[in-house]
Amino acid sequence: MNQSVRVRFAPSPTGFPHVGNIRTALFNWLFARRTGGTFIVRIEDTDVARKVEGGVEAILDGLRWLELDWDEGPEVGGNYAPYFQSQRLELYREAAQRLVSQGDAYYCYCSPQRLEEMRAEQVKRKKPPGYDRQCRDLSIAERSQKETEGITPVVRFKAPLEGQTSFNDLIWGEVVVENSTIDDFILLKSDGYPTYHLANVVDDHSMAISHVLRAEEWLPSVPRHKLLYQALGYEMPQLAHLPMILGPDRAKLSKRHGAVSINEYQVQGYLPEAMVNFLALLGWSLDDKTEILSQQELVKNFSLERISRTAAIFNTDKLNWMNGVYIRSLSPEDFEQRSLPFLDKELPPEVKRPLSIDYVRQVMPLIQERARTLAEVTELAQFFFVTELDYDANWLIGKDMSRESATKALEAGQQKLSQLKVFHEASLENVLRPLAEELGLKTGQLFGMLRVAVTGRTAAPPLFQTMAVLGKERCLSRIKAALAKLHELS
RNA sequence: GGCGCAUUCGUCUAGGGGUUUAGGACACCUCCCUCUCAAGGAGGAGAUCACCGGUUCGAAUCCGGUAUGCGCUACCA
Repeated sequence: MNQSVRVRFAPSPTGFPHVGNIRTALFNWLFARRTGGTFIVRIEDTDVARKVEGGVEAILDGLRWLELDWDEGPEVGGNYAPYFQSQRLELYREAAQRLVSQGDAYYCYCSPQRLEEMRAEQVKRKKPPGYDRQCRDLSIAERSQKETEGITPVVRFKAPLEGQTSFNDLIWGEVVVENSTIDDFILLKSDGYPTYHLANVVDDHSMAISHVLRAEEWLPSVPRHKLLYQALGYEMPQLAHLPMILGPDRAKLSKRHGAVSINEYQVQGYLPEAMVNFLALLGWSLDDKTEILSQQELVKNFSLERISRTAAIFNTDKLNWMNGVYIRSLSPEDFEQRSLPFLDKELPPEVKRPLSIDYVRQVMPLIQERARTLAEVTELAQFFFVTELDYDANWLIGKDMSRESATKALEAGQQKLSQLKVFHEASLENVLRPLAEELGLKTGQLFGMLRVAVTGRTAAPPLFQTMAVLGKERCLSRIKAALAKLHELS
């Protein structure tokens, strides 16, 4: 009764882990950490045909990135090793064998072609597709006939023809299905590998899994699993099916929805802590107002009872907002550390490497509260590093101003700045503010022009701070370049 | 086609018979702050709780049906 919690994340390396997979991992991890249980990673690599090279690494990298550490599984081992299903084939074979000898399963010699034709015919006649059980009651003679033809059979489960199967899900409650809707599904494929259903049941039992937390799409196959547990004489773990995560078009997440692989979010500059927070709130909530929760707070408050039953749409806007919140909450040093690799990688090649740490350290505080992702840092900070600014010269002409007046204003600014001994925020403000008045310009007009001249953009961090970081020399040469641009404009 | 599940602002959600003129967040709009942007502050708009019936003194909340959506229906997981 009071047995310890053992949960598992059981991904299949048939692709790269998307946010849905990772959300499942997160909930398993949270539940394990909350209850003081064990979090296990098991690789379900039974689909030889669809296996993707590097898939396992991508999954483990994703978990590591989000700091979802596992107690048993690849790399760390454990008492129930191995944790790759491809290394446990003997277990499944034995189970299948046992079911056959018990009369709960049978060999099926039907060819894939026959099955396909049968299915096409069923669909055509609007009949529910499903195996027609042709091999269910083969005689010994018929079987040995097939064997001598050299056909490698699959093993199918002998599903009950009548009655009902019901089960209880921690999230969905009681679900009942008619056994007549369950067909004789395959347990062991002809290549000797098990299907998901068999491998899953055998492993969850042999690894003493107490709770199965997995995606909602598995809900319809629970009756099959329950039947299998019964036939094998195993106790079924507790079940909790998690609501799905959908794309903006309400369809299951797919490649069309932009970044789907969790690794992709990492390269786009999302913070792992923001990702964890965001994912946790997809299908789970603490209360009616709390949005920002640290990993510790999530662990402390996580509960199965508060998981919802409705599918959630992955809302990138909200993720961006949340990521911005986390970026702003970073210490300046931390922000700098995390930004550095992005700057190094994304800044144009003409920018000298290694980047000057001192300079980066001055720039970053101006960027921190404006970036929503680390990838945006480069974009926002680019003008600090680049030598040549590229912009539309018309931007240099302030609101309600002419080319001539703009030129005059810039020249006046150039003049004042060149005389400045100390080039810092306060001293800049002290000369530039009065200058606007002298020229009869609004501060917005003058500062706007200088901003474009010095940054090449109309929106940038506060002017004086920006100029101070840029330094006198760079500012003056940029103003000179701006005047030249203005001159060419005619 | 069959089976299963779901349905509260555009989105994530709170709420589980009276405390709700349905609360919060993102996005959107307005204003404030202000040299622009961002952040921040103050407001606004946005949901007859899918629909129809029923139970009840009273329903977003309970029950039934309908609609819609999604999932499953593979020698994929």
